[in-house]
Amino acid sequence: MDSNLQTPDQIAELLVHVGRTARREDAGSALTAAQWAGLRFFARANGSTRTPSGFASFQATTRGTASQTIKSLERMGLVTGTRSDRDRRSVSFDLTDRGRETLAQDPLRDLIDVIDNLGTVERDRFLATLSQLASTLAIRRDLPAFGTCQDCSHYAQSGDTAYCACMAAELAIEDIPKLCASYRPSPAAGKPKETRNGTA
Amino acid sequence: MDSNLQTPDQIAELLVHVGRTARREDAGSALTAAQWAGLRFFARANGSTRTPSGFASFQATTRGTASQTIKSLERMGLVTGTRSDRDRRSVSFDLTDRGRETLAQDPLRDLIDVIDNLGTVERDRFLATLSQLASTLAIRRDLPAFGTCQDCSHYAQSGDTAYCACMAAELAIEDIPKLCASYRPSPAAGKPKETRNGTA
DNA sequence: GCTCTTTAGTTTCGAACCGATACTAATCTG
DNA sequence: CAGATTAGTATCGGTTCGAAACTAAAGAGC
Repeated sequence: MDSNLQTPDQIAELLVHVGRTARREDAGSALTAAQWAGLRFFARANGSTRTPSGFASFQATTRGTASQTIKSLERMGLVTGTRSDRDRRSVSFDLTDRGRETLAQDPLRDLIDVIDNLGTVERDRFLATLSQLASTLAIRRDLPAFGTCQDCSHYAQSGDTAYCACMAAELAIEDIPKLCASYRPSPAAGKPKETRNGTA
Repeated sequence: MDSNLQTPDQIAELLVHVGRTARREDAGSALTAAQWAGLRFFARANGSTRTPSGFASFQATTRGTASQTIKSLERMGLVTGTRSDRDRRSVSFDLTDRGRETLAQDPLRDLIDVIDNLGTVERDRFLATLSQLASTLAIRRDLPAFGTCQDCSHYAQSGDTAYCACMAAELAIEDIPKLCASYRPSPAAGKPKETRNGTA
C-alpha cells in the first residue's frame, strides 16, 4: 500500500527507461538515433503525414532539426522526397529499397522481438493501455496525438472504401493502419466492444 | 490479421515515442533530460547502486558521460557524493534537500498523473508486462536488469529483517522497494501469488 | 611480500544533435 | 492584388554524448 503510492512513478520511469534502452545501440550501428527514428517514421506514417513538419511534431522537435535529419537520410539514399501536387510547398518522403533494407536492421528489432513473444491477449491489452497513455499525454501537452487511421474518429468504413472525414477524401487502403498527425481518438478506442455507428 | 503482423512494431515505436514525449519539455525547464534522469535515479536506487557506474548502465550510456551529468548536478547542489568505506574507489550519491524539492517538479509528472488515472487493475497489468519487457530486453542486450529488491530472487525475508543473497548482507528497510543493478527476476515476478519461502 | 589484471571514477576531445533565427516560396484571406 | 500564414530550408552556436586515455583502488596469483 505504501508501495502503491509510488507505483505510477515506477511505471513512468520504467517506461522511459525501456524506451531509452531500446533506442540505444546506435553506437556501432550505421545510423544515429535521430536517423533511425526518421526511417521508422517515414515507413509507418501515411501519405499526408510523412512530411518534414509531420516528422518534426512526431519527434517533438523543430522543423529545422527535422529537415537536417531528413537531408542526411536523403544523402544516404534511404529516402526520396516528392512534392505534392495539391500543395506545391509540401514534400512527402518515401523509403527507397535501400531504406527498407536498412530498416530491417533497426536496433529496435530487439524490443520488437521481445514484444512479439508476449501472448496475444497480453499484447493487445498492453497496446490499448499504451495508446491511451499516448493520447492523453499528447492532449495534455497540446501536441498531435499520432494514432492510426483505423482507430481514428475521422475514419469511416463504407462498403469497400474507407473515408477520412479530416481529409474529406477517400483513404488509400495502405494508409489505413498507418500513423496520422490529425488523429483523434475515437470514443471507444482500444475496447473491443461492439461498434456504435453513431451520427457519422 | 495482416495488421497483426505489424502490431509488435507499432507497440515498440509507440513505446519509444511515449518515452520521448514524456522526457521532453526540458526546454524551459530548469534541468536537461539527462539531469532529470540522474535526479530520478539517485532518488530511487539503493545504496550500492546509486553510483556513477550504476547510473551509467541504467541510462545505457558510458561512465564518462554519466560522470559529467553527475558533476553538473553536484555543482547545482542537488546531490552530494560520499566515498564508500568498504571500497574507497566507489562513490555513492544522495539527493540534497534542494534535490528533493527540485524532483517534485519533474516534467515526468505529466506522465505520472496520466498513469495515476488508470484503473488499478489495468495499471498493475501494464506494470507487469512492462517489467517483463524490461528484464527480457536487458538480458538480450547483456545489460543489468534493474528491478526492485522486493521482486528479486536474491531477496529473502526472515522475520523482521530482510536479507540480500547477492550482497551477502542484511538489507536496509528503505532499500527494499528501491532499484538495484544486481536485480535478478524471481521466477514468479509480477504474479501476485502466495510467497514461496523456499530454501534461502 | 610483489606484480598483473580488473574495476570505479574522471578528464579531454571531436562529432552529433538540436533550438533559434532568418530566409524563400506557395497558399490563403479579404 | 496586398498581407498573413504555412511548408520547408539554411546557418549558427551551445550542449550533449561517446570514445579513448588516464588515475587510483581492489583483487589474483605466485
